[in-house]
Amino acid sequence: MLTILIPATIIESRPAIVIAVPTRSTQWIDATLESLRTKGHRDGSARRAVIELLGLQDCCLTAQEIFDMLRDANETVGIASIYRTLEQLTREGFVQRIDVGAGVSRFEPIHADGEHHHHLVCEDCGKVEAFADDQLERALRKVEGQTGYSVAGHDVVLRGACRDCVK
Amino acid sequence: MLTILIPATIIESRPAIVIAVPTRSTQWIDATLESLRTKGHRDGSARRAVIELLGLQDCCLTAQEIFDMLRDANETVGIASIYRTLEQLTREGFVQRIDVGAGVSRFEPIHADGEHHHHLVCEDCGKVEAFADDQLERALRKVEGQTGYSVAGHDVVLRGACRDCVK
DNA sequence: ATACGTGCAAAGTATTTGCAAACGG
DNA sequence: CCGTTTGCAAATACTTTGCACGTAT
Repeated sequence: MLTILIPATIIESRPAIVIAVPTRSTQWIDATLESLRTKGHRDGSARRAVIELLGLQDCCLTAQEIFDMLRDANETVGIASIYRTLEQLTREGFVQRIDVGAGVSRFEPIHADGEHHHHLVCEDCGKVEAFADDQLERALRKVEGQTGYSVAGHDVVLRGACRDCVK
Repeated sequence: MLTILIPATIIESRPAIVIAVPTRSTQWIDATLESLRTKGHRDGSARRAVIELLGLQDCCLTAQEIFDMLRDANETVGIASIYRTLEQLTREGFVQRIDVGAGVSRFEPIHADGEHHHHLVCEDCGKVEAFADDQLERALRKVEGQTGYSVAGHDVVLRGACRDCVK
């Protein structure tokens, strides 16, 4: 069964309009902060702000979008700190880097419950949506076992025209 | 049935070492040159060189790799012309732009026979290989029909450690 | 002859890095 | 206090663009 997971995130050319619908609990935020503390990292304001914002998203954000959203929330953070935080969280396995093209990286939390989705990109308006499908996951897992690689993860991007842009 | 399509292309940090194994015919090259001519485009040396190189590849190349390979073949072409050619070929549907991460675009010919593959990326050594799998394609087509999007294409990237790097 | 294609250099983005100051533990 | 984290600015990497010149038709 296919599930369209979120209402959509517009990623069109700056200034980015981001419609984020926070339906997530703070589970990932708490677990991530706690885990970093345990590993001996200090609790700085920039990283905390990024983690707390990211944990409420249902789909991927760019560094610039995070910068803008934090600024709008009067929580200004240097863009370098955002990149450094995202790099660290990716390296330590809390965040996944997503590449849907256009030369910008996007980032989203990796949730402990194993919930896993892929992306649908409208080439016309730049909208990005998430979807999940069990049969696709099974086909991927099967292929992964046959490659000879030790596969750490996978990304699927469907490109096309969204419902609105088809018209 | 899973098919590993090519022996591998090393895309590690510059200077790029590229092992390209030309097993393709010149069918795509000829069709592309002919089609551009028909559309009224002139036959310049830079674009021809890029098309003739790209048509012999079995997997994706970056603009820089194309630049280096042409230079090595004593057929130096300005990097701007390479980017312009790739942009044009992508826009006109002869080439697909591929994004396996690391902030660089890769490009490969779209063959008329509909042959279609995806990519396997070693996060350790940067190697990129192509693979194809019918069951995966079927699962993708099925999902695509359920999204509400008019899906123009899809990309699948499997990330992990290759046979050599697992050791 | 004319306008398309090309190469160079400059400009534009996205991202990373050096460094001094701020700050958490 | 000491060392991590942060912010700024500079550096870097990739890609695009402006412009003068060459060249295919």
